Amino acid sequence: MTAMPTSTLAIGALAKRTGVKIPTIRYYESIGLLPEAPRTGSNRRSYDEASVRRLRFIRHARELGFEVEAIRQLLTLADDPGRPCREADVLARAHLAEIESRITRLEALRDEVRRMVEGCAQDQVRSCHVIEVLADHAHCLHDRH
Amino acid sequence: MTAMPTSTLAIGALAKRTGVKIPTIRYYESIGLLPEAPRTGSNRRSYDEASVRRLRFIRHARELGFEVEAIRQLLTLADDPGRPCREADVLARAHLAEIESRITRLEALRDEVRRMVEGCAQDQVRSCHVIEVLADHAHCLHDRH
DNA sequence: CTAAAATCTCCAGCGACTGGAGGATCAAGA
DNA sequence: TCTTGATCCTCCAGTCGCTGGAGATTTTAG
Repeated sequence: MTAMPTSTLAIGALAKRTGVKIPTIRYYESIGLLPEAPRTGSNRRSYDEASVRRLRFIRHARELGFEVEAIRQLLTLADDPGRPCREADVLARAHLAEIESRITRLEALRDEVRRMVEGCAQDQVRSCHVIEVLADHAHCLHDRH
Repeated sequence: MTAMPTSTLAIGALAKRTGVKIPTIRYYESIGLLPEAPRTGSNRRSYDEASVRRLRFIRHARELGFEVEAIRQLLTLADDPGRPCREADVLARAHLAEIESRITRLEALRDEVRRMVEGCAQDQVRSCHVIEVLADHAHCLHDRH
């Protein structure tokens, strides 16, 4: 005698549809990133398509490296579509800069490790530049650190 | 009557020179990433230039997202420059693969975030692509997520 | 009807720090 | 010389973003 409004999802189904683990979904609810899910008569959480979208939003943002606090802000914005989006833009741009910086630094490191691996064919690690790259500030392309 | 060998650094000085916070330095020592620092008569840790290099190494590797375990391996490599090629080669190649994978993933993320930012009309959230991209899976260029 | 699967809550732990409490020690100025 | 403030010590608890186990219940498939 379960009331089935349209089609509700159990937490496991939501997990499968979004790729977010069950404990993580509960965790998101506990920190208020997801609203408290309505419960069935036997106290199980039930979700709908809106939940899927919201959770995908969160997952996607996490994959993009956004911190939970940033996501919270983004969600607030998303929940209020009449608001100016400058805030979201600033958030995203800051993140973009960080990603680009990481790529550049990783590319420098990759080149050095590559050189090491190639040099390693006959030589020994003593010709390794990796340690220098990591240890020596001067090797950095950026001045943020 | 403190014995001053050449020039030793107190933990605070090391922190300033490397940009690593004092508690973090102690933490690194506690997990064995840094060797136990020699102590002065009054039980204070003292460091030298080698410590500076090692700690900078760790810091840079961490900034690039390497886990402590990976750094531990890289340090082992660095500590043993005469090490036979084969061993070092395997280690280095594994790290190279990891770096390359990381670059690829970051580039994908960069493209997405870039498209979000560029699509943002600076107007209202209803026309803001940041929200859309994050909310809607279909906006992704890549299928990994 | 029963056994397996899914769910619930609570709680503990992870990695990698971060910071506070409470106490010792050092460096410099009056 | 004294004293004040900065720095250091250890220990321990908290942070973030999960992750998984224990033990109890409930649903579902055969």
